[in-house]
Amino acid sequence: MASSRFAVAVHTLALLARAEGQPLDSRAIAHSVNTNPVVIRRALCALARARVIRVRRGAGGGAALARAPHEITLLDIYRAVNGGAAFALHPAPQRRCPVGRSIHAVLCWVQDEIDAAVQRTLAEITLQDVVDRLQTGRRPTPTRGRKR
Amino acid sequence: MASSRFAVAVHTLALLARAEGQPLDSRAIAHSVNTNPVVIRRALCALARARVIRVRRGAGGGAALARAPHEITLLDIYRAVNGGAAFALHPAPQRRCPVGRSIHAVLCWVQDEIDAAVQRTLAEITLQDVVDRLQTGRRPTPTRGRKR
DNA sequence: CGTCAATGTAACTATACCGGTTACATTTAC
DNA sequence: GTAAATGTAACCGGTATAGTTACATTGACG
Repeated sequence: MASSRFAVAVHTLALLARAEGQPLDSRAIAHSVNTNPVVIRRALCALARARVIRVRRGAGGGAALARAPHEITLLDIYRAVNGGAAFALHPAPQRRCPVGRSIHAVLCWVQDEIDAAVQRTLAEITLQDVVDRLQTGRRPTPTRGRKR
Repeated sequence: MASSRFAVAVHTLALLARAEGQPLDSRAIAHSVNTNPVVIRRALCALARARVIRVRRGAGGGAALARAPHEITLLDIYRAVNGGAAFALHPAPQRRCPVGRSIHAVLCWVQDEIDAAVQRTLAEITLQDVVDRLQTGRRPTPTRGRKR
C-alpha cells in the first residue's frame, strides 16, 4: 500500500478512543480528519468487518470502539484496511531465462519477510499508546514492547 | 512505495551476480525481466548512484556488480531505488481539533518504526542469498542472519 | 578519426489507483 | 412517518508508474 487509508483509520480510532464509548458519526470524524464523510465511512466499514469497532446505523447512530484502546493493536488496524504488499512484483519475467523463471518465488519470500517484520512491529503498538502520545505530544512512559 | 522498481532491481542484480563480472547491457537484462531497456537503465542508474554496480557507457558497455554478491544487501538495493514510506500520511488534518493537531507526529513515529523494521529485515538478506535460492528453487543452507 | 554500440535522459502516452464527491437505498431512533 | 445516519455504487480528477520513442553523449575499436 501507499495510500493514506491506514493513517485515516488510526486518526479515526484515536478520536473514538477519546470519545470513551460515545458514538461519533462520520460527519464529525470527517471534520477532524478534514476529508469527506464517505471516505470515513469506507474506513469505518473495513474496521467494523474486522470487529475493531461497532457501528450503529440509522438516526443517532455512529461508531464506537468494540474493545478498550489497549486491546487494539496497530496490527489489527493494518490488517483491516490494508490490501497489498510493501512492493509489487514485476508482472511477467521471461520464463526461458533461468533467473526469470525462478525470481518470482524468491521475491515472494522477500515480501513475506518484510510483511512479517512490519506485522511484528505493529503488533506491539496499541491504540492506547497512540492516544498517550497524542495527549502529551511526547513519548510518555516507555512502552512495554519497544525495541532499539 | 508500491511500485515494482525494487523487484526489477533485485532481478537485475541477480542476473549480474550470475554473470560473474561479465558486463550485461540493458537490452539483455530487459529480455529476462521482460520489459523495456529504458526501464532497466532507469534502475541501473539508481543502482550506480548507490555504488552497488559499475556501469560502462559506450560500445561494449554494460553493468557489473561493484562488489561481491555477499557484500550487497537487499537494504542497499532498497535504499537505492526506494523513494517513499510504507504508508502515506493524510494531507491536512483539522488543526482546530486536538487529535487533528497532533496525530501527524504520532503517525510519523509509526512510519519510522515500520521503516526501521523493514530495513533491519532487508539488511540481513544478501544478494548471494537471493542467488542461492534462485538456483535450487528451495531455501539452501540456513542463512546466518535469519530469524523465526 | 570515424563508426557503431551503448548509456543517460527527456518527453509523451496509457493505465491504474486513490481521494473526493454526488446520489441513493437501507436502516433505525423517536 | 419522518429525520438522521450508514453502506455502497458511480463517477471525476489528480498522480504515479511502466512503457515507448527519440536523441545527445560517451566510449571502444578498427
